[in-house]
Order: sequence, then C-alpha cells, then structure tokens
Amino acid sequence: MDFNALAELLFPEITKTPQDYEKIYPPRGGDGKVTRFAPSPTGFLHIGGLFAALISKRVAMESGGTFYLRIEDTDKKREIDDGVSEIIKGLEAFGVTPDEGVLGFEKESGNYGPYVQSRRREIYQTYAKELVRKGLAYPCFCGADYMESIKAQQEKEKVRTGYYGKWTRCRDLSLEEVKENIASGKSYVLRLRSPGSEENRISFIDGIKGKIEMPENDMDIVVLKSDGIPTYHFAHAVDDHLMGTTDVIRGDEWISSAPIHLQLFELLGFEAPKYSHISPIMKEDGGGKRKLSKRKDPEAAVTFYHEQGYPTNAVTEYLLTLANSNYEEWRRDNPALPNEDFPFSLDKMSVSGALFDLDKFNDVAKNDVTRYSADEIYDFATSWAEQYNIPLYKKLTDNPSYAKAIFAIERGGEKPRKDIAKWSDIEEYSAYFYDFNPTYENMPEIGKENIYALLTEYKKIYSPADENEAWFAKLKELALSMGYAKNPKEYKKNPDSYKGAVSDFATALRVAVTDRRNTPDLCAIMQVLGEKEALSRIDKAIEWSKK
RNA sequence: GGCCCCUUGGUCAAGUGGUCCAAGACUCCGCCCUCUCACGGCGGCAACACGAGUUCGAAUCUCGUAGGGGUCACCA
Repeated sequence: MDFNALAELLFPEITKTPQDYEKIYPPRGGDGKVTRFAPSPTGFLHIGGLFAALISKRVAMESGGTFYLRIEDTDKKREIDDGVSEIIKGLEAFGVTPDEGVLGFEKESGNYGPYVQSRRREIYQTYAKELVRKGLAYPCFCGADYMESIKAQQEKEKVRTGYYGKWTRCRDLSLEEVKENIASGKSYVLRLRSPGSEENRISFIDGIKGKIEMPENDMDIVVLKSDGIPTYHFAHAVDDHLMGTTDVIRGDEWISSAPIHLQLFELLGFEAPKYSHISPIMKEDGGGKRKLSKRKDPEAAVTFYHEQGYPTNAVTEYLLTLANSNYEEWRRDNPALPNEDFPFSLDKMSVSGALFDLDKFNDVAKNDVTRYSADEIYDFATSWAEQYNIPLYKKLTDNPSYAKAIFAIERGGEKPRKDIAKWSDIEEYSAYFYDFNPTYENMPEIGKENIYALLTEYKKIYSPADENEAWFAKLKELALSMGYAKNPKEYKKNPDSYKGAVSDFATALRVAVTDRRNTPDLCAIMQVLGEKEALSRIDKAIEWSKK
C-alpha cells in the first residue's frame, strides 16, 4: 500500500506539514505549568466544570504558569446557542478567569490560537494526513449498520465490543478499493491503525490517583469523523501538544480513555502531558451517592448559586475546602487574606468523590459574609436584587444609608453575626425595618397590662443617643424598680415575688419594635430606626396593649 | 459483563507500620455566657466496609470478598 498516495487522495487540499505548525507554535519556555479548561458548549457551566477549572487555574498560578480556555465545539449536534458565553460568564462570575485563550465571542488572546476547535480544522487534518502517510490511520467505510451488527455479535460472543482485531473490515483495503468507495460517494471516517495489543499493560502516574495500570489500547478509534472534524481524543492530543499544555486536569470519567490518549501522543511523536483526574462532586441520593446531575439537581448548575445570591467567593471557598482539606485551617489562620494566597496542592486532592454538603456550604458562606463590610454587603446585595428581587432592590436603593446601617448592626468586631449566607436571605433578615405590620403574637406572657405599664414607663426614660451599655442599664433599672427579677433564674426561684424578669421586659420592647423575639442587638436596631419610628412603634404596641 | 477508580463518624476529612482505645470542621444534642437570637466557650453522640495474610506491631502493606462510582459512540 502506498500510504503517501492514500494521504494525497484523502487530503489533497492539505499542503502544510506538522513541521510547519511546530514552527508556528514553538514550545513555550519557562517552567511554569500550563493548564487549561476545555469544555464543550453544550449547556450551562456545571459546578464540576467550575471545580476542574478552578483547580487548573490554581495549579498554573502556583507555578507561575498559564491557564487558558479552549472551546471544544467539535460536536455541533449537541452545541447550544449561548454555550460559549455561558461558560465565559460563569467562569468570570467566580473569578476563574483565563490568562489566555477564548475571552468572549470571536475574541481571544494568546499565541497558540485559535482556541476554538471548529477553527482548527486544517491543523487537525494536517496531523491526520501525516498519520495516514505513516500508515497509522486509514479511511473506514463501515457505516453505523455494520458497527451495530458487530456490536451485537460481540455481545453474543461475550467479547469486548468495538472496532479492533479481526473486526476491522477496512483496515487493509487497497488503494484501489478506497478510490472506488470514495468515487461511489460513500462517506467514511478516518480511523487510527492501532498498533496496540490488549495483552500489553501500560501505566502512567496520575497526579491525584497515583499509578494507574491498564491494558494498552487496541481499538481503531475514530480520529476524524465523516465531516472531517476530529473526535475529542485526536483534538486533545493535537491541541494540548501544540498549545503547550503541561498538565491536563479533568474529570475521572476520562481515565478509561487515557490509554487511547497516551497512544495517540506517542504515535504523533508528542510528549504526553501529566494527567490529573479529579473525582466528581457527588450528591446524596436516597442513602447512596451519585454524580451531581445537571438535569435533576439545580445546584449542579453554577447559575444556581448566582440566583440564590451566594457570594461568589463563598463558592470558591467551599470548592477549595473540598479540593484541599487543609484550606479550612489556612482560612482560620489567615482570615483576611484573599483565597488566591492559599498554597494549593494537587497531591492533597482527595481520590474519592466528595458529596456536596449544603449545610457545610452554608456555613462557609456565612463565614464569608462576616468578612465583608456593610458597604460591601450593600453593593453585593443590590446588584443581586436588581436581577432577582426587584422589591428588595427598591427598598435597598431608596435609602442606601439606611440599608447600610441595617447591615452594619453587630458587624465586624470579635463576635460577628452569622445570619446571612446569601443575598436572598436579606429580605427576611431586614423585613421589619421596612414593612411593619405587627401581630404581637410573640409578646411575653406577662399580661397586657404589664406590657402597657412597661412600655409607657420606658418611653419616659428612652434616650435615642444611648449606646448599648447605658441603654440596657436604664432598661434594667426600670424593670427592677417595677418589680421584675434581675434575671430569669431569680424569677424562677421566687415567681410570686416578681411580675417577670428583665428579659421579659426586653422581649416586650423587642416585640414592640420588631414584632420578633429573636433579633440582633435591640439598641442598635432602635438607633437605625431612629427616634421617631421607634417611638411610633412603641406607641402602637401601647395602643394594642390597652385593648 | 470486560476494564478502571474508590471505600476512616450522617457529611468533608487528618492519618504514609508504633506517638491512634483515630485529629479537626459541618450537622445534631447538652451546658455556660447572655435582654432574645446569633457569636463565642466547654462537653457529648458518632468511623478505620468485611475476611485472610505479612509483621513483634496495620486505619496505614499484600491478596480476596462486598459495596459505591466511572467507562465501553462518527459525545465530550
């Protein structure tokens, strides 16, 4: 067989050679690691994708290397319209921005492009042609029907399914036969003539899982589809070689095709990258675990966190705790540092899949929120509300300083509150500052007449300028003078000698002002409300207690 | 089914042959602090999948079993 003739027959229009491309894309120099995120634009960005991208970026950052974004759009059937922009938007929202590659629609940076596979057709074909020339690839005219029939036969015989060994009908077609087939208009794919054998064992060192040993690939896998577009396997080898990727970090569903990839790199004369296969993020499902599914689980889509209003940084922090469990410890020791400063390490990655734990995530988010100032929270919350909660947006922007004052209550300091995990919590958290329609059903059980007396007396001593300590001292003094015990314990000891405890008084006042039993510091709340509003609320409660 | 990966409390996990009658975090519970809640402090429940072997000694090494996951496309 004259492979050169076959190559020319198949790729007459390809005039470049691999050497030409090697010149155009010279090795990158420097010893930083080059990583990439290479999704296909088939849907929203998945949390697992974000996870892989985050890790890839950190690995590059850690070594002073480069992290780039490549779009694998070789399957036009599954592609969706906004796929690319969804991915870019998603990455950007969570701060996983690429240093190089695809930046937006028709927009990219870097010297190793194009970074969109559909624009690299000629490159793939050049390398495919070379493969044919070397006798390592051949056209295959077996259609879907034949593939199905051998699959059925193989299943019947209980042997491995696939195009290999004696099942390869087109492997040894003569040049004449190929010509005839093409002339008669038959479509074909280009297959690898795999030199491998199932008997041989190959192994590689995975950056996360360690040594992995598998049988060598002996399948004549498709390299170019009938439309001349490469399969993932082939595009992966060509692109990651040409783009100088040193470390491929991807989901562990790829482990099983690693032998194909290793073989491809070898046959093409490329140095294989270091592979690190990360386990998928799982979800609890009726006692068992399963991969987070884009279909069934809303929290699988990165947009979920956006819609709920989780701080984007909290998502990153949680993902980092899943990736490197020492992250939490580091965070505790360095509460003020940006998470970029954390020394990320691939070999601390867990080998098994972690369950996504919403409780834990909420805790991470709450802690994250405690680190923001009232102004920052205001900015985050308004931009979230503008998109997802217009009534809240209106409230917040009508009076920014009022809103900021609300967020400032008990913020900062030694004992930060952890009420807010996500911006959508703010509506409920701040409700009584805006709409006040009290039911008073939370009033303490001390009798309306006592509440009446308490509140009327309180008005006389209320001084809006009082700070917490003075404020409470006054309240306590008044309560004691009116026959209340200094604490619940005291009251319980002698319930008959008191009308209640100071805490009942505080609760009555709290309910009068907020209609809730549980709130942050009441003194601060009254200050934020202002003297007029506070007094009017107290009056309202007094009115109620008269009935 | 073949091939491959995985297996420490409910969850995330530390642990690389003795320092482990197994750390820490989340959740839950109790107590303390306390004007409520929260925060914080103290304490509690709760785990090395199972079985053999190697070894003076195993969560840690080996083998087997079981369970979970992945993959077997002209999808990535």
